[in-house]
Amino acid sequence: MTKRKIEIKRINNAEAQQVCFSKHRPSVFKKASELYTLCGAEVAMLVKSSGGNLFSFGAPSSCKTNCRIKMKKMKSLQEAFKQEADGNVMAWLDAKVEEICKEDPEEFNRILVSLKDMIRGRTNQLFNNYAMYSNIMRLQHCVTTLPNQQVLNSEDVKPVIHHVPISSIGWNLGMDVNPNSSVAHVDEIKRHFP
Amino acid sequence: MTKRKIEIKRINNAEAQQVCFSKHRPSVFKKASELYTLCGAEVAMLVKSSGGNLFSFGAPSSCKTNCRIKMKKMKSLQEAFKQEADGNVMAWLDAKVEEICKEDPEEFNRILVSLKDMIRGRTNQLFNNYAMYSNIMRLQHCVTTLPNQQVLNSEDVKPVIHHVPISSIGWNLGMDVNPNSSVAHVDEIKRHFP
DNA sequence: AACTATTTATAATA
DNA sequence: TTATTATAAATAGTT
Repeated sequence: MTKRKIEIKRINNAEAQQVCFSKHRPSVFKKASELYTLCGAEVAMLVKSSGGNLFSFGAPSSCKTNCRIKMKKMKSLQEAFKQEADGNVMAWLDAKVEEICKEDPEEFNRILVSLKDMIRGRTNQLFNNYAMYSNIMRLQHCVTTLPNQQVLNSEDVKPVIHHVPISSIGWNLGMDVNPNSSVAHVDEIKRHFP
Repeated sequence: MTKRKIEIKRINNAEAQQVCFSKHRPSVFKKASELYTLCGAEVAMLVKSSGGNLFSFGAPSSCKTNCRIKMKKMKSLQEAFKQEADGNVMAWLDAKVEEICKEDPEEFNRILVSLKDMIRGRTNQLFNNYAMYSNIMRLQHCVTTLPNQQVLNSEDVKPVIHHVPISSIGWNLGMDVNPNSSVAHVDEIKRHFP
């Protein structure tokens, strides 16, 4: 680009590649930032260097605001899950086992029918809850690693350039990320549904 | 930047904002592309203009490859879901209702215990399946709107610059996107779990 | 959409 | 890595 024009093709030397990356990456982020600051465009950008370092840029910071709101939802969901997950369904069953064993076996059919409805309802509920929950888990890492600055509502908040573990987000963009981190939220789910 | 240096602050005139965006956006994507072509960095970028137009850039095209692979998985999952979702659990219950009504009520306790285990197992299974399924649904729109070009394995494949409906991906990045499209996969799930 | 005077980005070099 | 500098690329103001 300067001092001499270069052909845009892969640099073969790994070290030269890193040097080039270190020079170019900040200016790409700067330009992405200008796109937001000047024109009010929403921008989200993820970059993984060939050396494996992860960078992200997002503007406006409502990205972060959303994360925090969703974190609150997550907390209450987690509480609800702990109480409910194994809990309600199984407690209901246990109660019924004891209760019905003393009762008329005619009750059996009605029990199974209501159980059937319950399973159906529970399935729907689990799916709806999980849809929200998994998205929230996916955002959790973002929030915890961002600098703990005040978040403003105004569109005048500065764009945030930061490192984040992009694994989970990157997965959704089809990026080749560390599979260990991309399934973290699944493990979390499993902890609540052993 | 040129002809005169400008202060980097929000352009107030909406039309001028759009003009500025149209001038800047292609060069940001170009630079993002160079980051991949020169340095082999993985790049994923989403931009929504203040006018609401959506743009995305992703390199390498393994992004697309991943999408296609996941689409195949989705197809087979959908099939499995259709057969299984309402099906197996409810069929099992129906069978048991008939079967047990003729049997000894002593059987009742054993049935409920096995039902309990089944629900627990089924819950885990649903969550695991859904974790994959929801991610796949989230990528579906990407694939269907990408140009239908051959996808190569080599890292020499060209970066792809395209429009995609970023709503679902953007949601994960905390972008303020159309809520109607971001929950599309939930509706899809509901269709299989009415 | 095009044109150009300047600014910005950066390849080669130290 | 960091700094310098000669050039290429990007672009603000204008047509």
